[in-house]
Amino acid sequence: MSLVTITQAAQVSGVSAKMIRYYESIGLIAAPARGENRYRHYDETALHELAFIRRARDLGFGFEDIRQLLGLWRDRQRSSAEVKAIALRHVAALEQKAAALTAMSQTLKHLAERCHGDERPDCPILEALDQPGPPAHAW
Amino acid sequence: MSLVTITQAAQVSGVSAKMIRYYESIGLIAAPARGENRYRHYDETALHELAFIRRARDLGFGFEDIRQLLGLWRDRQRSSAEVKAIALRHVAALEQKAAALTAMSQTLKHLAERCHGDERPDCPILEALDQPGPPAHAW
DNA sequence: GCTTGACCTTCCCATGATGGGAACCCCACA
DNA sequence: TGTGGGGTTCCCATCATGGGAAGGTCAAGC
Repeated sequence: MSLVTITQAAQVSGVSAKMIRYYESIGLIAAPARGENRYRHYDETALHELAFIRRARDLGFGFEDIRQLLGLWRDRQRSSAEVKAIALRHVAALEQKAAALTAMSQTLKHLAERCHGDERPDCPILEALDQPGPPAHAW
Repeated sequence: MSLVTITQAAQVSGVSAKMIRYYESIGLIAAPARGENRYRHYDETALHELAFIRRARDLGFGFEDIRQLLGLWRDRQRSSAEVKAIALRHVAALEQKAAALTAMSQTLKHLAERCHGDERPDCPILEALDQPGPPAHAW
């Protein structure tokens, strides 16, 4: 069981040292053992958890979800139903955000297409911002 | 020229009073005239600008973009090319963010489909978080 | 005139996730 | 023994927004 410093833990887990300390401060991970010099050192399990968190973050999970996923991950007796529920809830949230962004970009794209983009001041984009025009999906 | 208080300005513009003060503090809008009681009062032009900002925010523009758009909007001699450039840059940013979210939700959706979601502990979702699996687009 | 309630003011704090940097301590190596 | 590269804590910044406290002000009803 090799013990590593925070910078080494950061390198192997892909989580910055800054974030590792932060995760500890909000109780997402347990406080690791300290040396006599008060340096943190991390064991295999801790490194594993950090990598887990890293991948969950890459999938856009927030800390509350990650907290629950970590709990389920540690529990060998867990039911996969809970994991699936968290994942599907998150999928719905991601899809909603993506749809909102897409709607914005579509609206703006259509406006930009109708904008000459030359020396003339006329511009449907500014006109749309100017007047309380119809909702976005009307374009 | 009717002058209104901040709460009335909030109601007609759709921007909260809190945000109106904030926009003023960061110099996004000019400081309005004050009454003897130091109450802010807003004229037609100010209300118009607030509504403009509101709609720009609805399209996802950040404050720096809005600052520039407001400048172009006030300038009757502006060229539409600058407006279009800002808009298209923003469209690209929105599309990129939307694509990132969609990629996450796709990955997670596929994993969830392969998860029984019953009493059994086996779960591809946790397995994916557990091991440094292939990148998301491999699913 | 006085109370009451609704409004205004400024100031501080919080979010979520992350980075930057200061000030200070510690260790290994030449 | 100096130097460089760790480690530690603490504060501040982001982006846009909301909550709330403490205190001043106004208008309406009695």
